[in-house]
Amino acid sequence: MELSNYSKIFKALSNEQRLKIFLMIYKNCCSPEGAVVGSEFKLKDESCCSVKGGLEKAFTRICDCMNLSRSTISHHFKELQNAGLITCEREGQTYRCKINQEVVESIMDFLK
Amino acid sequence: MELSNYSKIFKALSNEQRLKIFLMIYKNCCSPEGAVVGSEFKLKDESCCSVKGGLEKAFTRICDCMNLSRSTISHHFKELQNAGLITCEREGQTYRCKINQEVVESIMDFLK
DNA sequence: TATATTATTCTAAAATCATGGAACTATCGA
DNA sequence: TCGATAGTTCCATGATTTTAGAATAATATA
Repeated sequence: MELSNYSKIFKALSNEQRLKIFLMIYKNCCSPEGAVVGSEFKLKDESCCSVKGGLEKAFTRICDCMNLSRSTISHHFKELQNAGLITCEREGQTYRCKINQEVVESIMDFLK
Repeated sequence: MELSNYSKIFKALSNEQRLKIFLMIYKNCCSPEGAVVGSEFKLKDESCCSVKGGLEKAFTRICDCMNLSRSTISHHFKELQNAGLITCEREGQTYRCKINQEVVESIMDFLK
């Protein structure tokens, strides 16, 4: 993988709001305050969490959790997709997001 | 560690030029083209590589390798320091840069 | 000590980014 | 079918970032 791909991935994670969104998908939950994050992700509001595999009505939930407009959330999702970190597909009103685990792992390898 | 710290670290690595500088220190070498990077970092110009522990006349070398002004290189170094990724100290004309391995590892833990 | 070299800081300009509103498309459900 | 809901795209704007030149400070060496 080219160096520019790595910087693109880091850029996708460099914005705090976007990182929060990424974690919602990665850890399958979200925290309104985006407080302390570890392998055990502490929830503030379980209602905006989804089950493994997809975020149902993702945007509305995320808009509720974070103070961002739909349009902004959409931009952030696109950025994460462009970096290859996630893959999204819409199935009616269900928005399925998946982590591209290989990409996450390539970052870890890169830093090893 | 706070979420904002992680995004700060990712931001430091999000710029391709800065990532290249980081790798010069991390892998203790540099590549003018910043080509393919892996655990085995291939050199284009060994002359601008340093020995383990410090980069002697770092800026001049890096300016030669990359097409950036001194002032820009300086800014990038500062950014990497601010993110906590590296520690630099000047010792006369020798500029010692060290990686903060714990910080690099905290990123890997974060992504685990 | 004077001069050359090295790195930092100030300032400014161009480029990129984050964000939201409005208009738009797609889908659900009454 | 019609209204409500979900997400996207276009467009504009304020904020941040990247970059370099000039001035400055620190250091080495002749």
